[in-house]
Amino acid sequence: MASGKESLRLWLRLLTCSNMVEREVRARFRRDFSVTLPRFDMMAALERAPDGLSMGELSERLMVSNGNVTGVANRLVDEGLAERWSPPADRRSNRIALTAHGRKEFAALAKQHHGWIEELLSGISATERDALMALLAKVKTSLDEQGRDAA
Amino acid sequence: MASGKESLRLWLRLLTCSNMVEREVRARFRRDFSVTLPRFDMMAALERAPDGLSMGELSERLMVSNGNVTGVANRLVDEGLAERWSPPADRRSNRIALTAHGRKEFAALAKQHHGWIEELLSGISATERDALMALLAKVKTSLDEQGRDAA
DNA sequence: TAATTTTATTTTAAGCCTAAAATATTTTTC
DNA sequence: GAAAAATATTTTAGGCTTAAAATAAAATTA
Repeated sequence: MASGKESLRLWLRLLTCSNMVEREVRARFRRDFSVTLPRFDMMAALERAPDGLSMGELSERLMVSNGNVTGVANRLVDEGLAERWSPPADRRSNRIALTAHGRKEFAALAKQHHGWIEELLSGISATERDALMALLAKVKTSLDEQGRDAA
Repeated sequence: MASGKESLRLWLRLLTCSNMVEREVRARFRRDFSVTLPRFDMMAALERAPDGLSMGELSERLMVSNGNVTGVANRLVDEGLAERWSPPADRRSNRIALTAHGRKEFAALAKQHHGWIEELLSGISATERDALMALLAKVKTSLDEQGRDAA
């Protein structure tokens, strides 16, 4: 299934689209809320886990390194958006959860974020959107399979 | 053209695909060549400009900040992959170009990169690839238009 | 139970990235 | 031509990211 330069062009186009949206979202989060995308992503992961998560679980869900979550989590805690504690049953572990303030803040962030994405993708019809979803699902499945084989 | 949560799901899927490929490419560049993606991207921009580029032109083409190109360019120069000089006609300016060694190195990098992308996207048929290209072109056009309107 | 190994996390060193301030040079204006 | 404005770039301060080393606690083994 060799394809000359076509695969490369597809990849560059996919990357460009992704980068354009991500860049805009980052800029708007900074401009309107003084918040970063990594912090928003971590809050989103915590929002879905009312009892909190361990650092390792966070690292896995966000698909970033252990050292990375330490730093981002520290800033969330410093800002009063999350709280961290060490469970007595296993003092190696370190769990973190959103505070009430963090949940409230996240709700506002998520609402805006949703609106921005709808706005940025508003030029795409429902039919096109569904077709794109299906094709990207195939891409993802294919990448997942390759990753599994390599492991 | 409001679309509930569908736009958000499309965006998350697009982001996931893009991140998966980018992550893999970064890892392979590091593993096989000890090179970073930003350096590869800068070399690619320089390869297309045999007479070199100013720092400002590089910043524009790579779509990154001025301060950013200063750092990445420094490392390319330190490694002997590029050379930088200040044209006497305008001593504010600072031009940079690949060295012979840099061009040779880039050719090897680009060849591998091309192969990796074909491999990673090999699960997608030519038909699917073309459909994806067309849809992503629409997304890009739409984003470009919005960006132009905002400016 | 004492020594070893494993597990969970943080720290460190290095690189990438941005916005804003600083620097240097050229161009414009008066 | 001197002052002011514009242009090109670097520096700075702060945050994100990783891999690898270090730390601490729990589990296993002998």
